[in-house]
Amino acid sequence: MDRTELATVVIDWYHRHARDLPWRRADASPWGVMVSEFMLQQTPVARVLQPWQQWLVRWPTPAALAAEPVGEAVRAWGRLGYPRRAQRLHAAATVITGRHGGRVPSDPDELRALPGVGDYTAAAIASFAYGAAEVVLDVNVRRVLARLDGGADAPLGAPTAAERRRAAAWLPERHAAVWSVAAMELGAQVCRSARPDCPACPVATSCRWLAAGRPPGPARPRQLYAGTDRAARGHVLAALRALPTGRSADAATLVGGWPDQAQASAALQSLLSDGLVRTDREGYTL
DNA sequence: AAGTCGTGGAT
DNA sequence: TATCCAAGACT
Repeated sequence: MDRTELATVVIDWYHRHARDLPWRRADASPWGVMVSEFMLQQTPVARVLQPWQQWLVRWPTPAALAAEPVGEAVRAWGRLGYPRRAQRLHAAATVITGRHGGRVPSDPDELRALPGVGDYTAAAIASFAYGAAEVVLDVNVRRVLARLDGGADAPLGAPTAAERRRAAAWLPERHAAVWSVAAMELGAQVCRSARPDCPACPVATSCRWLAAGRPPGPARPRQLYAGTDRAARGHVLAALRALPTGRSADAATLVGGWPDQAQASAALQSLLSDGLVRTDREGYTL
């Protein structure tokens, strides 16, 4: 089978096995798609479902979000992680409201210019919200193509030009946007990073990686978390989120309960300089 | 271009 | 229990 036929097989598989995710439904707005893409950056689908629903009830449009202080966005972000994504989503909503008439752009370059929107997210919004034929290269698509076409497990680091060319070559003439979600879904459900379910894969007989005996890829450098600055920031942020809206706390309260006081204080200062935390007369607040 | 930036479920 | 890692972006 050539690439076009394989893409068709994957698309057909997708139509039978796709999860019913709310941001994929026909009634999802471009803004809803955009919010989902921000929330899904490095965060699993299962943890995004509920916050996404609540977010869109509260802020159904970019203008609605832009009308509130960024601290409310950070608070509503809850425990999704990487709270700067909330900050950037708020900033992007502000730009959309001020310079795009309140409508999420469909042009990838305009999307890419928004805060928090990189190559992947720009392509994903253009593709999933507007049906554009863009190369959507997320970790799932990279893994599927690396295995199926490259015969190797997913590479580390940023996508190379060659990898991007390969992905572009796989983009079918028709139904390009569906191919992209389908490849992502295959990577998420079947062609998983850990214990891939090759018997369930619709293109297993064409997979170079499977034929090669599923050789292991490069080991990622392990990222530890406990005791790191990020963990300290997480502690401070959690304390801030626990505050009622509009209330503040002093540094001692926020830093309390963390074993390394100097580290926690530094974390608070870094959050301040990042704009994720601010001060008022009472103390620190979101 | 390697480091940094959260969080928690699964294994 | 420790490790992995999930629809990345930014510097």
